[in-house]
Amino acid sequence: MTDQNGSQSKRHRRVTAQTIADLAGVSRSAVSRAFSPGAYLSAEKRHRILKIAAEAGYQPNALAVGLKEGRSNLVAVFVGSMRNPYDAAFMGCLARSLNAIRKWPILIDGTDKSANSAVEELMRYPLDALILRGGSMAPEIVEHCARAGIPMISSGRPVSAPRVDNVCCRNAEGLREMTRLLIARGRSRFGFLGGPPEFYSSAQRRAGVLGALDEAGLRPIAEATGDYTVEVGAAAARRLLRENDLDALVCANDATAIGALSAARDLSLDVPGDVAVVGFDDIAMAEWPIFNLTTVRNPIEPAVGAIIRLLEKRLADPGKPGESISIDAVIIERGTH
Amino acid sequence: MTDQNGSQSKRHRRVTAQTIADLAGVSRSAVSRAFSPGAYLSAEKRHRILKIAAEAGYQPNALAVGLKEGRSNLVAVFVGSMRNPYDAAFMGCLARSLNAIRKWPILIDGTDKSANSAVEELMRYPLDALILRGGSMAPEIVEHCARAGIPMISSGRPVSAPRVDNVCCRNAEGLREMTRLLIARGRSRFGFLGGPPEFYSSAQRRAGVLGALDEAGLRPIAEATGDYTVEVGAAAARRLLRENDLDALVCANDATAIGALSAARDLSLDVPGDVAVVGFDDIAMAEWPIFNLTTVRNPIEPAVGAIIRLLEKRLADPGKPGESISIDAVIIERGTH
DNA sequence: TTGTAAGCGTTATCAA
DNA sequence: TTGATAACGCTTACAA
Repeated sequence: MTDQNGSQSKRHRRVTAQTIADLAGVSRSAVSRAFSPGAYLSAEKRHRILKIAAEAGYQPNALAVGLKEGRSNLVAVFVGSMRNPYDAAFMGCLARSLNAIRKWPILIDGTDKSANSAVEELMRYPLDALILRGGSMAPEIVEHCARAGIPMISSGRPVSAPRVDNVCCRNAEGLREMTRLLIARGRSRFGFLGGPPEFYSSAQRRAGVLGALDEAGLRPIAEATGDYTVEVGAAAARRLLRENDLDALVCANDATAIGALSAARDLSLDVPGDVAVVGFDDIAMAEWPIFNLTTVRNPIEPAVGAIIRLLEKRLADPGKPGESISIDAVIIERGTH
Repeated sequence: MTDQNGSQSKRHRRVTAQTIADLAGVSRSAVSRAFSPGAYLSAEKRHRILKIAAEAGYQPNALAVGLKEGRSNLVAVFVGSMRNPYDAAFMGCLARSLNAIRKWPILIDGTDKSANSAVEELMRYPLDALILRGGSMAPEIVEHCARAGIPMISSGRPVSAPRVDNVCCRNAEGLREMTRLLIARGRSRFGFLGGPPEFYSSAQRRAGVLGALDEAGLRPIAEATGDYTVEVGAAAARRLLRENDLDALVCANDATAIGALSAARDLSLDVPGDVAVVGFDDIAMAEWPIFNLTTVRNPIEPAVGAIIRLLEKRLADPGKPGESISIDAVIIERGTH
């Protein structure tokens, strides 16, 4: 007790392997070996060293280890916007999975433009990887990563560059199947409410809808674009529903669809009686009774699982060619169709 | 062009200060000085070095710098749960602010129990700080941080330990004022729907409600606890509203209040006609027309601003005593009271 | 099985 | 103004 106070009052001297070595009367390398599972070291000595280390609160300095090994165990994650519920949920799952394999996710929120320069700056660390989750990342950064030898894994929008891995949901298939379902249920006057046209996911999803309509000899009556938020989705849906006699409104994501639901309510349109409304993603809110939204699930766990697997493979063999993994979307039938 | 291909095909040699020094025909120290604003170096030489460095894509290795300076520029952020919309929004804002000052937020999602061991492991890095945002962090970790000399900043739940900084919303005052407002508007039969009782924020908010009621010579008719989620909030509210004749239901957070709103709807109770429902936090959803929730804002930007300021002060003077900053809550009157 | 020593990429100190 | 050199804390040949 007094001992503790004594050492605390003393100028804070950093505890290193040498400190432990002195305490245990062994060499610095013995301490290092005690912490590397495979290394030669008598069981008795290892035990003693580990005990002393634990008492002193010693752990090998990750910066020094990283410098030595040329690997930081740091993973940059560029996420479109944490204001987007899907991205936020995705990030949560990804963080938990990375934490579990002792890789450390550094979060770059792509909301404002400065995010790109932040990534650039972050590349001073020998990152284990850069993971892209939506958002718009400047193309030159991809090149910088390649030059710096930083592996890149993109999710949600395929990046075609050598040795870049991709994980992507089958967007078109998902919404094509959903549209077929709506057609089979007798819907024929379709509207499509997309996200920003430059977003890969929005374009893909639109293609799915148009494809299914085309198969049935149909065309959308009306289309509009939003920005994947509830507010803008509501405004766009209001216009779409007022100016057109739709019996189905397909939205490019759930937030937009939830906006559309309020628009329908405002216009005293019955959902699904007068018009069906469907979304994409299956965010947590979609399941709330008040929305009970029929949607296409963009499954987070499989996507994150694929990212983790790709990361581990890439770390094991940095030179291997890029891989692409597709994740199946899942139709979730609830009450709005 | 061919040059680029040539160097690319070659075994990837890491670009270091030495590489640039050789290219520029100067010493390694000159390169280092070129990157340190204050250092002595002829303008001409600095310019040349910087140009060559840019062409070669060189940036000083952050691991080496960190090892040298004993500072990593890494900040661990322990966040209760990314499934919680408030925590997710908070994290987004915090990440953007840290990115801006070139500190790198490592996200630890406290959802599962392993989060504590992850933090322990992460302390191998000489972290600039550990920021706590909600969730339950094992008490011994606080002590380990102190031992390792890692500054700690807690937000949302005060940690009283030497040299720990705190940022906290005036929870009690916020809900006390809100309750007074409801009383002034003629409400008298109050229910309180809390979060997990062991959560500091829930206890504080409850105290505020009880305080205001007491001032008016009132007591709550019924109380229940939830877990800060919509689902559990809805279930608890349903019971509360069915079994008691309440004219005001004060909820400890917005998610719970939104659950309460659906419960009221299910029971054909008019809000605010039959019963007022209010929340706490002012998450983005609270403003949606479909909810239009009267609530108490737990302002994110001021809290994050305070955290950043405290971090910078702490880094400048690691030994200074801990500071506590309180953030004023703000009554947001919408349509449910 | 153990210890010594070299090197990972920087920056700061000290001479020149 | 510049360049050599010594840390920073670790791991790993290499030698004993």
